[in-house]
Amino acid sequence: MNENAPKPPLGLALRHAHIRAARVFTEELRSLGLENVVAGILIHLGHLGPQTQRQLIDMLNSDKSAMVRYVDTLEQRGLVRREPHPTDRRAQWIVLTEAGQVMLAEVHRAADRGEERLTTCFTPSERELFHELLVRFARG
Amino acid sequence: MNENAPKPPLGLALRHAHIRAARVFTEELRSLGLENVVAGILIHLGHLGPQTQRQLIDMLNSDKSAMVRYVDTLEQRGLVRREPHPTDRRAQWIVLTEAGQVMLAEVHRAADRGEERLTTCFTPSERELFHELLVRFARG
DNA sequence: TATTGTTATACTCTATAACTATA
DNA sequence: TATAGTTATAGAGTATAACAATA
Repeated sequence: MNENAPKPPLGLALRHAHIRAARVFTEELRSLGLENVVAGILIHLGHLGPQTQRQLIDMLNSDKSAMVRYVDTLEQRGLVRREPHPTDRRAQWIVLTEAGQVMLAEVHRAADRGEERLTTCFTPSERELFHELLVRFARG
Repeated sequence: MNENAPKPPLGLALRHAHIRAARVFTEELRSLGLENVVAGILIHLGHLGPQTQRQLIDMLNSDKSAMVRYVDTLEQRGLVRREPHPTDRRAQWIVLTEAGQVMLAEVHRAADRGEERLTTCFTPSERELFHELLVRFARG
């Protein structure tokens, strides 16, 4: 029909971009035995310090029942601890263990390798710009 | 731990961006009764003309069994026809019907409304730039 | 021998609701 | 009355393998 091939719409491009990136990060994280989202939790805990599960849910666009399972797997592997929350006795205070901090450093290296592989199509300044625009878009 | 809040890593930002956009497009497409991926198939058929299911699978990062169901629903709603492929008798030639072309126009309007809502955080030139970088990133 | 499409199956993810203990 | 977390369950989405027809 159309002889000129137009740019894919924003939504489809985002879908492709996310799928491609998720595959690359899955590969990079495989040797650590971590799922992408679980690795994301470690990164958030590293950035923000101890969080409640509710805070992690908001941060990762997840939901309550999924978060319970994610934290379970992290706790079983000794990477986080559930501690009583200092002011809210309903809440769990999710804290990185020493092993978790060691693992977090590995996760950051894996994420860096992944970003490197994913952004060979960009110049360094384009890469920086893309990242900045993407963060703004994600926040809305 | 860290007092300065660093930019979320690329992968997490992509996850957020995709989830946010998918929600907006789902809302915009609701009145048409179409899922996001199914609407994406219509868009591709409009851009590229009749395609085999295999081509649609590659285009949408889907898989064979899912594509059968997607095309089933499109065919049941009278938006596409399965025709014999002109040169490959194994393949199905997926063709937009007249009703499908009418619906496609609606889909494009819905997508435009969605993009409008999603990119209020950008200036027009930033929006254009983001779209272009995103397409390049998605292609790798 | 490989590929297109179909079907069936299993597995994962997500969404939802009920429940407790706290606020 | 509302919220944090847990648990159970159902639904959607995805992945896999077997199959028939054709390349």
